[in-house]
Amino acid sequence: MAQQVSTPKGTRDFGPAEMNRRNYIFNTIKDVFHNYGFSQIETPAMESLSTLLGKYGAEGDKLLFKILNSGNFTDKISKESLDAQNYIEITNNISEKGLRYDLTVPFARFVVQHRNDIVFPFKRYQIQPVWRADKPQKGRYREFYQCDVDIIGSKSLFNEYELIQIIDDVFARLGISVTLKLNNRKILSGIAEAIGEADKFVAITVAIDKIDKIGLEKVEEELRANGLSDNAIAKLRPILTNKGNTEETFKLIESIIGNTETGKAGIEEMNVIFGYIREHKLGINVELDLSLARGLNYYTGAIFEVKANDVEIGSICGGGRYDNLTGIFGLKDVSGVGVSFGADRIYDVMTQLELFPKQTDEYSTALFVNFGQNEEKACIEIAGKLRKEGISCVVFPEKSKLDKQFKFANSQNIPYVIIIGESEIANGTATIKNMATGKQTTVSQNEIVNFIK
RNA sequence: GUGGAUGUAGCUCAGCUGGUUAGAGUACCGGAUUGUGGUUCCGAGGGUCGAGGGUUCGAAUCCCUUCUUCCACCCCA
Repeated sequence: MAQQVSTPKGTRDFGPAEMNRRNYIFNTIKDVFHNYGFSQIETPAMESLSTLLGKYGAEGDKLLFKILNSGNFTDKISKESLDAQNYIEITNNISEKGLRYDLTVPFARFVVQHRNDIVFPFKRYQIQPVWRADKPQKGRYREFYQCDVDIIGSKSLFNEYELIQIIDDVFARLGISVTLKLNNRKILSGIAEAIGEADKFVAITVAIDKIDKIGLEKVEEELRANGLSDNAIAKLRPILTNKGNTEETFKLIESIIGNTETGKAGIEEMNVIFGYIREHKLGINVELDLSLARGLNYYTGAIFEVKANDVEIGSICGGGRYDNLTGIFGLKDVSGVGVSFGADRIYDVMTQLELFPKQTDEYSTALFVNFGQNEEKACIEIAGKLRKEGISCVVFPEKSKLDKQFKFANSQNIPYVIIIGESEIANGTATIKNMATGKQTTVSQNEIVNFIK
């Protein structure tokens, strides 16, 4: 430890033990995505700033990691802007690329760029890291993996339902108990319209979003500060204090925004989605939650958020429908909907709840003890056979004390140790030790595969 | 980005209002045990006390700066 080295703030190394577990999550999610016929794409870590900026709101723009242009860029900065410390102008002149902030915007860019090669509806998934210049905390990293699934080029609400099925499947397989919260941007703007404050839409959604955290009083205070009339706030109050179940919430919202055009459309959409849910049984709990207001600017219809029931960590999956995202890049009328699984938070939840299956921590299934050259030859042969059968196994690379070899198996969580020494070679047998039970069995060398399988 | 805490062995932590050579548990390595791990016993190694500067006869301890991690706000996976 002579020299101090570390990864940059908010970024992490992943050792073998962590990678085993992370891959378990990625593989499970991938498996489900494949099950629903999604195909994989990847996009570059960096995008042009012009494709990134302005898509995530003012806050999002601030959190973009910008990449410095190569070469000498100083001649592009005017003395005036330098003297004025005009960092916005200076930034524009010295940086034209940024690290991706999410996978949805690059996907929209991808769709527009490759529109002629894509058959719609296009079902893609994408598992890659994204970067945000956020202040790190627990469950909040500057580099983290998102697992996105999107269907683009279809307006059907069937797609929303399919995403719900996928969410249901993924968390069932991972063993995480979750609640899926649904809402709809159209309902939210219907509310803003119905209380006569359509132009304060953003302020209203942000305030509604905080109700659980800061309570009614402070939310109203904030709304007032944002210029909402007392009358409007009074109209909003039943929504803010709503504790009803999905059915009751539907009735409430119908009574308030049923006669606004967008509001009505939003209610209808949610009715269709919940219709699917009622018709086909799901494992997870789904609720209509009016206080759910995803921040990302581009959502236009349904919005999703998944929270773990047993761990306090923010959302572990979220998404929604976006009607105009490709439009920004010049391809109109291509609506998409998708959700993103936050692999790193899912990892944190599973670690805290100890949900990883035991096999996840096993680096291999069997270890062959090495007694020396002769025995090693036999082990190499048999190990080859096991591997052909898909059984992962290791031959200890050198003759050493059994003590050490067993300790090695132990530290790698290898469940079987196969001992082939002088007497076993003479008899054509192998002694297999089950490391969990400590029980030893001698079998003929042909039976090893069956014994372990 | 604003405000607040934190950092001592690989890991978890003790170390009093500044005072000799900075400790424990655990992990690691060696031995008891050259065909048996996870339990037991013995032994050894490992720290410029996050980094840099300052105050002092003397700093892990006090002050400043910086970095990390964590917490709240903001926002979010």
